[in-house]
Amino acid sequence: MATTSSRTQRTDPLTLEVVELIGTVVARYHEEYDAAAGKHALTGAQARVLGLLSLEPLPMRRIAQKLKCEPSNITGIIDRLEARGLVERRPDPADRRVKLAAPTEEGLTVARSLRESLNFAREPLAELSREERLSLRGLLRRMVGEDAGLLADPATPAGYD
Amino acid sequence: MATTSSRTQRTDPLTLEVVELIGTVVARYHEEYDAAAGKHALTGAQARVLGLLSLEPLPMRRIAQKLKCEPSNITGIIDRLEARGLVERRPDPADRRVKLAAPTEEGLTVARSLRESLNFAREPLAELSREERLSLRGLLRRMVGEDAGLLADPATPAGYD
DNA sequence: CTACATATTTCATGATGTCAAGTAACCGGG
DNA sequence: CCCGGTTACTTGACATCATGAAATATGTAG
Repeated sequence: MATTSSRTQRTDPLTLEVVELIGTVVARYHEEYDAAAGKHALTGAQARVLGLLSLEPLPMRRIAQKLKCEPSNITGIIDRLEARGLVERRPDPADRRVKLAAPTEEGLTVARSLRESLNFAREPLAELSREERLSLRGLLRRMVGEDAGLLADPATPAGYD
Repeated sequence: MATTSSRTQRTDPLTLEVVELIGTVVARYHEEYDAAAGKHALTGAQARVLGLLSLEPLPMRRIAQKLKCEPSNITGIIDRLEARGLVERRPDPADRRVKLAAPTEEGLTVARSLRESLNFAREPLAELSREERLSLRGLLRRMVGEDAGLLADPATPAGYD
C-alpha cells in the first residue's frame, strides 16, 4: 500500500499506466513468440512444449503441470509433435506407467532455431543500456517475487543452456 | 557458453535473465487474467472483447483487427457473449453492412467487475515504491517504443478505414 | 446499371482446453 | 500371492478459438 491516503487506491494513474505498459509487453511477447513458432509451422503450444523438452525430457504429467493444463491435453500436443518427428515417447525405466517425452535430433535443431528467431530479447532490450537493464532486472525481480528471480519456471534452474 | 567478449552478444546473460523475467511476468499476467475471467465464467478471449467494448462499441471488423484474428472468429465470440446477454449487436446508421457490438448494462457491470478483480496491478506493483514505479514506467516505455506510452492499444495508429 | 470492394456470416477443419471414463502399472496391507 | 487404492497416460465427447473459402448484403466508382 502505498503512497496515497485513499483506502483503495486501485486507480492510481501511475500504476494503471505501468499495468497498461505491461499489457503491451505481453501482447508483443506473444506476437513474437507466435511468429517465431509459425516460421517452423508450429503452434504456440507446440513451440512451448518443444522448448521445454529441449532442456530436458519430461514425463507427460510434468509437462501438464508446467503448462497448467490437463494431462489429457498434452497427449494430443505430443501426438502432433511426434507425428512430425520432433519428439518421441520413451519408456521410463524406473516406472513403466510413465512416458518420457524427449526431442529428437530434428526437434533439438528446431528448438534451437526457435530460440534464436525469438528476438524479443534483443530488439526491445537493445534500446536499453546495461545499467538500465540492470535496473529493469531488479524491478522485475521484485515484482515477480524473490524466489522467481532464481527460477522463473521450475523447469529452468540456474543453468539454462 | 561464450558469453564474454563476443561481439554478437545475443546470449548476454543479463539480457537473458531479463527476458526470462519478462516471460514470468507474461505467464503471471495470463494466469491472473484467466482467473479473473473464469470468476465470471468467461474465457480469456471473451473477457478481452468485453473489456474492449466496455470502452466503446466497435464494428466486428475493428475487434478482429485489435485481436489480430480473422473477422469470422469474432462472430462466434460475440455470439456467445450475446447469448449471455452481455453484448448486443446494433446496426450502424452510417453503413448498413456494419454491425456494432456494444455491451449491455450487465456487460458493463461485468466488465467493471473484471477490471477490479484483475489485481495484477496492485499485488506485484504494490511491492514497488512510487519512485520505482516511475522508473519502471520509463524503462517499459522505452522498451515498447515511445508512441505506445500514450495509448493503450497501438492497433489504431492512424486513419484505418 | 455494372463491376468491384467491404462487412458480416456460414461452413469445414484443425488445435487447444476441460472433464469423465478406461487401461496399465505401482504400492500397501492382508 | 491377491486386493484395493493411487498414479500415469490415453480415449472419448464436447466447447472454444483460430483459419480460410464461399455466400450474402451493402457501399462505391465508373
